[in-house]
Amino acid sequence: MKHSVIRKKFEEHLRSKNLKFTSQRDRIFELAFQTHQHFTADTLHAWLKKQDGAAVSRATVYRTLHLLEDGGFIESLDTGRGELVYEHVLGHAHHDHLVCMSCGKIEEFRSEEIERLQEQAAASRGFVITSHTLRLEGYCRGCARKQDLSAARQVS
Amino acid sequence: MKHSVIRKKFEEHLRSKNLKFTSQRDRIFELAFQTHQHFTADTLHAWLKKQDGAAVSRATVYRTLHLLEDGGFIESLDTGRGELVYEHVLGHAHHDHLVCMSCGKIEEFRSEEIERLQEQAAASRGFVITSHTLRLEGYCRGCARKQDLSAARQVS
DNA sequence: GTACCTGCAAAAGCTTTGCAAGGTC
DNA sequence: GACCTTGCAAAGCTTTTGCAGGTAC
Repeated sequence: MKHSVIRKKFEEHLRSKNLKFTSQRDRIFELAFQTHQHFTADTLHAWLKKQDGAAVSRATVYRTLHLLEDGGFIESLDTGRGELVYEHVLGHAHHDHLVCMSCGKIEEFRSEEIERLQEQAAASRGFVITSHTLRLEGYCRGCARKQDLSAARQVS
Repeated sequence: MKHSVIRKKFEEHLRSKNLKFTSQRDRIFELAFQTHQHFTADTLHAWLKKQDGAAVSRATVYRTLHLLEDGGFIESLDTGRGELVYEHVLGHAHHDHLVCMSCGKIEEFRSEEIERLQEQAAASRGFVITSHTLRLEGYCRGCARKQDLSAARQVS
């Protein structure tokens, strides 16, 4: 999905809920969709502060992130390292995460087969899935090499 | 694994780290392993308070939960409903979770096939997995029926 | 007797909220 | 002009920490 289309959706979303299109919301939306990284509320707040001087208050950052999450524009992810990070999702296929416990890097992956098995496991219990989180924790290629985790690889 | 064996392991663990076996740690350990439910730090603190009067301070509850988690006796799980819950794991096979977003019920399941595919996905990226979290969110059989989510089932 | 522990209360993080001033439509 | 938003500061929550007295071994 093109950025302009997503942006239009955001404006529509606001209008449909009688919410105003403010400069703060605009800037937060743009940052969230420009970055290719996962970010925390605090990181985003810092980015805004660095942008040509005018900071946006923390309260507004939190409020807008909730707004974007409720609207399905972004999703939050608990990394397991004590951080809650966000990522934009509109225009991106669903994916799962590999979190490096050493350097914090987050890689994304997707397996149709896993998705299918999840659905199957849930269905057999009468469970209706609305969403899911699959997070693999460990060490990325670089960090694993540095720490010589070849032994760990065999065990895991 | 029998309770007495697990308990012995706990005592050994304490000894091996030069930690003392105190009545507070004993009570927290026993509660954590007696319950079949998932519990929060606060819930556990409340249970302790109800037990014949003598409360254990919150600080000690938190400290002991960390101790048990570090020792691999319990694991924490973010439910996605804004709660951090614990469950005892020693003597239990690894499993994943189905969390009902309506009633909060947590069901457990395990799929060898999913485990294998996860390992495969990670390995192909040079990633060494140390642990993982798979959480399916949605509605349990009972809640789905109440809310007539048959439509949602077709969509998901 | 020597660590280690506990409880208390204060502190620390992170997030939310009430309110008055300001902006959007 | 009506209503929604923002920023600020205060409040809320959960979790952590410093310290002095208490306890296991």
